[in-house]
Amino acid sequence: MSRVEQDIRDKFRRSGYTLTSQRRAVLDALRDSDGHPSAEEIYLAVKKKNPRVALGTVYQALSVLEEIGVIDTKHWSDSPTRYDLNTEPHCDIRCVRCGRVDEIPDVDLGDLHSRLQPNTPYEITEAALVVEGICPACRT
Amino acid sequence: MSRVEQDIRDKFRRSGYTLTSQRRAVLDALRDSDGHPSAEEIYLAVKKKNPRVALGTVYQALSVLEEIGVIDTKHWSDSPTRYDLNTEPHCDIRCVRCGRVDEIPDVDLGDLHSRLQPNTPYEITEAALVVEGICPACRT
DNA sequence: TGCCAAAACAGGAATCGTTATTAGTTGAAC
DNA sequence: GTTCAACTAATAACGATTCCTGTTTTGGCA
Ligand SMILES: [Mn+2]
Ligand SMILES: [Mn+2]
Ligand SMILES: [Zn+2]
Ligand SMILES: [Zn+2]
Repeated sequence: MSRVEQDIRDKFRRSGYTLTSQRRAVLDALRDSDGHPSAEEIYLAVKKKNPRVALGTVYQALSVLEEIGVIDTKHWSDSPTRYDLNTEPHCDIRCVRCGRVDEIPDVDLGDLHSRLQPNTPYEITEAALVVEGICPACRT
Repeated sequence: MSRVEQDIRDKFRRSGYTLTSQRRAVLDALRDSDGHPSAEEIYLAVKKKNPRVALGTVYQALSVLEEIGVIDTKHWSDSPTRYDLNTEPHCDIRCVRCGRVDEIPDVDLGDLHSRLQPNTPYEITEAALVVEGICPACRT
């Protein structure tokens, strides 16, 4: 059993949630995708193996996986939520033409959170970069 | 007539759109709000003066105002789109408890766009900061 | 192994923010 | 004043997500 796999099992055990076949299938679909699928895309992939799964189950599985820290969610306007197995802090860019999402490597903006905190009386809980552009394939 | 007012008229004239009473009312509602209302909030404010306006008209007005550069839109997950009369590049933070939005002053991250561009083959079109936290009033 | 309660699921209805449709109104240009 | 494109009101439709209900599966335990 791989290290990540053991890590996932640990997170499930600690959380009290059970690693059901549906939740495993969602994880597998994420792993087999090219990185940042939507719930609908995951649903379609999962249905190929098990046609009885419901879309609502995929959403519920994703929310559990996020809660226990196995996956991250990313949001762009004009796009359904994307899910990411890479839970390290990193920056993703979305193509406004085809919807493809890729990571932008080597982005170091320091710790956004701590750089913004001195300038606001709010207690910052989240600070993220949302980046859009046109991917190489869509540049004509 | 104030400088901003003249500026708005210029933008309408140049665009070919007409500055109708409904669009003016949407602008007034934005100006009278405390900064970052949703379409629904703007709609409610506009309806007080003119009960016949439709929500769709508010959305259409806002989309025209954004297109000609009079207002900006900001997006957070778990919140309807917020509209902002301040079209200067700046950072806004949203309270996850009450939904209030305020600006974070003196944020200088350099030009995000040009700092990210060297690290991706995408042609970047948008780069924004999305920040959430708990406002002073909601800190118990 | 068989039973039970709790958790998870499938299917479908409901919700929310937003956009599209359509018929009617307005108002600037002639 | 007439005309015609732009605009509006009302309402239907939409996509993403959540909620609900009855059924199935699961893990704990006799
Ligand atoms: Mn990523
Ligand atoms: Mn602002
Ligand atoms: Zn593309
Ligand atoms: Zn608050």
